[in-house]
Amino acid sequence: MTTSFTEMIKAVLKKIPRGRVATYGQIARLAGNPRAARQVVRVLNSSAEKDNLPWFRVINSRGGISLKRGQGYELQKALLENEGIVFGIGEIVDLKKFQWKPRVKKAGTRK
DNA sequence: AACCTGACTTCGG
DNA sequence: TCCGAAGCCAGGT
Repeated sequence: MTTSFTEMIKAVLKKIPRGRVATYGQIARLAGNPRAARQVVRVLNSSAEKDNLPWFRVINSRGGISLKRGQGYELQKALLENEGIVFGIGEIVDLKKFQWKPRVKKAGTRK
């Protein structure tokens, strides 16, 4: 099939549930290439608006917003807080609590 | 086809 | 724990 990496990334992005966040690396991993974090950025820049992707739910590995002040930082933070995400000391999100943990489809995952 | 770029991540000091 | 350097990758020029 013609499933490009970009398509995979978009698909993953669309799955991030409201009230949760995901890291660039995590998305890349879920899309099939653990080291393609930078490609995630590319996709967001090129198709976020166009494809209604929840770009604001994507943050860096430290749990912080990568955008700069005056360049979307404020907006992203506001959107996340609006969904219940909490920013603690250092404007950092507690990934332990808010990171999206998708169910991996594999035998034994049943509960 | 080579070179550049980026909302990253990891590693070493 | 903090900071800088190096590594990485695919799409655009």
